[in-house]
Amino acid sequence: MAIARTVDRRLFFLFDRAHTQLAKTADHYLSGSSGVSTSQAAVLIYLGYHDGCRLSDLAEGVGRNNSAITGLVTRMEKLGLVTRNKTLDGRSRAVFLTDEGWRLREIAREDFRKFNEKLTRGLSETEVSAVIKFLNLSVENVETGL
Amino acid sequence: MAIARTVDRRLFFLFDRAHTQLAKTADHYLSGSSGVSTSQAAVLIYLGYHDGCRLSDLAEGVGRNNSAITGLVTRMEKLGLVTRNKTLDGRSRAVFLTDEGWRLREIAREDFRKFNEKLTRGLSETEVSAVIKFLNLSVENVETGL
DNA sequence: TTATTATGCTTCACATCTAAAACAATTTAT
DNA sequence: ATAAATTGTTTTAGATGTGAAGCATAATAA
Repeated sequence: MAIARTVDRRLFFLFDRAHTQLAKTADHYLSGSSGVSTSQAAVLIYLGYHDGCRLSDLAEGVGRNNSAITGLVTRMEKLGLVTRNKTLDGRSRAVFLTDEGWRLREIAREDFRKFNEKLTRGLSETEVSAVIKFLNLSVENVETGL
Repeated sequence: MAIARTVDRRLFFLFDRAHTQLAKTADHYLSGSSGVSTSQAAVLIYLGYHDGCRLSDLAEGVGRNNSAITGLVTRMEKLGLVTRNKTLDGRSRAVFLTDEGWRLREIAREDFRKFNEKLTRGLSETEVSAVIKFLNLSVENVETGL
């Protein structure tokens, strides 16, 4: 009981610190091969499944603000990884992967395959399931307001 | 097997998206009371246990770069939450909480107590343990190089 | 003692994120 | 049909993070 409370009080910080370290390492991991950042890799991978989707859908898919996506896509456009095109609805824009985008996506995917494998080392399948449950559940807890 | 692989491939993204959402919500949660950010709250809480520590120790404690701490502490100094003082070793500086820093720390701690409680809703103690194990283990996996 | 190396912090350049306001285009309401 | 509301994106202002380079101080070596 007392232990649980101590742990509860630190859970978010534990989570936050782990995220900082993992994100940093993932970036280094990617920079040696595809050269894109983890944020950009997330866009590449999402677009692979939803090529030509609207910017808002992309934002939703990678879990970022629209304004974050505006900047991210602009930088990726400059790098020649994606293009931004018109849609039937004059308000929205569709994003497509370029050939180079598709190419780097494959590399990034392979990187993440290895990275995620290492991430779960020393954990049983049951424990990994608990982690995944937590990640999904906590987002829901948050989305339904506090 | 196939399921585990699919899950593995997405684990980091799941983790990253959850972090974005939780950090955003935690910030809103704090802004209504203490008014500090989660990064600043982490500093307040750490300093409560290590008041007068060096900037590097603070960086280590909250899991950030020295240069990130320089900026963070500078902003917090302007807000009157901490002070930066000289030490015996002319290279380093010690950070102390001000009275206002101590005051906001108490508020932030209470916020996080509630926040962390909600975070684990719907999870058994065993599952929470698995999450904590994962958070600690993944950082270790990362620290020992990939 | 003086030169070299190591340590601690800051600065710089830049990526990434947020919230809020501005804009533009489409829908809905009157 | 025109006004009002909604929707999708971008802009703006600013916090936060990284890595690399710079600077000052301390410790070590010659």
